[in-house]
Amino acid sequence: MSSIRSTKSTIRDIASHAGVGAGTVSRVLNNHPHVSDSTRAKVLKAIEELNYRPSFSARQMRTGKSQVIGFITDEIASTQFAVNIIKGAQAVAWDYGKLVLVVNSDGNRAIEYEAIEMMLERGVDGIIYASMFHRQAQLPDSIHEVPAVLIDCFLPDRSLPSVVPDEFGAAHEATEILIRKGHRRIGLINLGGEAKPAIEGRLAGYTAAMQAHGLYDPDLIVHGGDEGAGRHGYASAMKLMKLTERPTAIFCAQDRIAAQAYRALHELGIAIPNEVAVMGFDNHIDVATTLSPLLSTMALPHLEMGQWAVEYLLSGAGEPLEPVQVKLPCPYIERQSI
Amino acid sequence: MSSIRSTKSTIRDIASHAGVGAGTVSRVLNNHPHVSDSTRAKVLKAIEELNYRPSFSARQMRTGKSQVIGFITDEIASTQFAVNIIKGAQAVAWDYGKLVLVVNSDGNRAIEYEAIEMMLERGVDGIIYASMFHRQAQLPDSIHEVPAVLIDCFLPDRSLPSVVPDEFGAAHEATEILIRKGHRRIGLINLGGEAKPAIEGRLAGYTAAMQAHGLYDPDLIVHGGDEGAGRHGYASAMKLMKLTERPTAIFCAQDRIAAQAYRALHELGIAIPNEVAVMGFDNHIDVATTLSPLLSTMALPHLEMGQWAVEYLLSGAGEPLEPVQVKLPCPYIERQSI
DNA sequence: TTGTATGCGTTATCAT
DNA sequence: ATGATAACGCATACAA
Repeated sequence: MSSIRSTKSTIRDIASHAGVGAGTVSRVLNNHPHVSDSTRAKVLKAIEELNYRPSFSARQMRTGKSQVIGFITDEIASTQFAVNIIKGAQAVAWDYGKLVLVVNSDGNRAIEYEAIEMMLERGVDGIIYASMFHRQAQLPDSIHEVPAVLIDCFLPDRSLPSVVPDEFGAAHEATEILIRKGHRRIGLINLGGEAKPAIEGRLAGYTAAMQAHGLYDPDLIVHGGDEGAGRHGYASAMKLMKLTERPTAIFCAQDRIAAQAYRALHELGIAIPNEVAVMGFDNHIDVATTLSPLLSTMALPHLEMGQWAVEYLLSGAGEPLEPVQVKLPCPYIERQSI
Repeated sequence: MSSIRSTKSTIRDIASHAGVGAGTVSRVLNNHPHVSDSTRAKVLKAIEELNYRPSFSARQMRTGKSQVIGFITDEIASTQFAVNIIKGAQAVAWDYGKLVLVVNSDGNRAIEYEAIEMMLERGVDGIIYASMFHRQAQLPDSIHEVPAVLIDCFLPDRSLPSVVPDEFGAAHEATEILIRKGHRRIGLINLGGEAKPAIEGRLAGYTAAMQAHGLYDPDLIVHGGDEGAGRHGYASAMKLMKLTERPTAIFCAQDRIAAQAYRALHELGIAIPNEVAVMGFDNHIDVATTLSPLLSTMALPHLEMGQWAVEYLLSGAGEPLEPVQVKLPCPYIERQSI
């Protein structure tokens, strides 16, 4: 439709077009209080006519703020359901009028360090570092040159604010839910691998609940192997079912473990949830809603952690961020397996 | 360890520190040919000592290039396995020394338009728009102000280059594979919903292969419903199995459909793959590798599309991009269900 | 209320 | 080979 407006107009072009000074244009652009309605209208009209678009790089040079935040993650792909962290972070940033620079490191520390360097060069207003599973992180000193928040991980010296799932509370609640349903013999198939805080937190939460009700029995606990993807779930469930006093409920510390447990129970001809109830953990949507019966599980608050991180990052109005360590609750998702 | 270097040094600071002119520093920074080794060394040393870090916003003001590319996607979450598109795009951008600005629109067109506007304000070097399923897209005119590439979708007027999966070829090959295994009666459970190109392409590929071998029979085709998530797979498989001349293989146009078909076959006591082979589509990793037996399927080239898009975007050395329409092959992933 | 001038950190042009 | 200087587009301090 329109002609050749190659989007090249500057603040001065619209100034002369509107017959005002450059400063005035800047003022209306930034909604300054002291500018008459008539001139504001003229300027707005000129902006419209010349198809003006402000240059954020120029603006950044003056103000020092880029309106961009950096987001670094270690393994965006391995636990794909965790993209909700990014989604939550980006959505909140958007509400603040900011855009998000995303880099996936694939767990390569050199890339993470360089990513931080590149973001600093771009003058990001803040950086968020997200791990895809709860663990301790290691970051370069330069991270402290800008406001930063950690998701699903923490620094050895706790010098940065972080938000993680409340593993203990979630496991405790999951166990309580099962107990409330009348179960006395509740097995736990824990996860393996390097997610220490998750492994220990979930075990502790389960243990505390069981002990509080005088139900604790170490035979009911199966520790995870390192095969990954919950592949030990099958053998673990089999083992649990061979107990003389076999459990009437199994708490799987991961939905993928639950999927394998389902398979074992199925082969044994044991009905879920009538003979044995199964509780998952993660709310790994592709797994939980593909299983039959649908899996009841504790949801990891991915979206919420992403939101919290950006919210906290941006709330700090430039002040140095208090290095709080926040634990977010994991809601129980009731479906059909309990 | 070091003192109070608050990372504030500019090109001039290091110039005076090294006892040279500002221009010289810029030259070594950009690897210009005509600079003596001795001065280069001095400058490098000063850079090191003052912990200098270039300002990309200042650089962008001069050069006009931001070294950033924008990535807009409609539904990052609904088909979460498609994050590989982002992963592939970001990885290639990284290799080019560029960072990626990501915004998820949740399918909201207003957000998409505004995102493009914001990216233009930030002077991105290019924009990639990715749909999470193969369809026609609608974008504002302003998208043409910068190099742009489409993923998994296309514009009505084909004015932008795009990369999509070769739906026809993939379905054709999937069917051929089944035929080669000796199957004559091959059922197709197609998908429902609004992914027109995928629905039609897969149907056409299947049909072409069946006809080429004189195996075509419309009774073998079940069209998908709109329940989503492949939930019609169960009923469709049941229907197929009730045929007088029932199929010995089922081609499911989506892994989630296959998951439901598994359930149906299971209930019917039909063994996979011995009595009925099952071919999936998507290589939806959480589904395909959770099922038992593991699902053989056609993989959507998500990662490759992301890579291709950025590669093509950046290859154009500033020249306007030729609006080619590329179809990428979908590799067959052999597992246990065939 | 509004116009003018200055400087943010670079790169590029022009001397030398 | 290298140093001085202008200009990129904007926000702000200062003047009017």
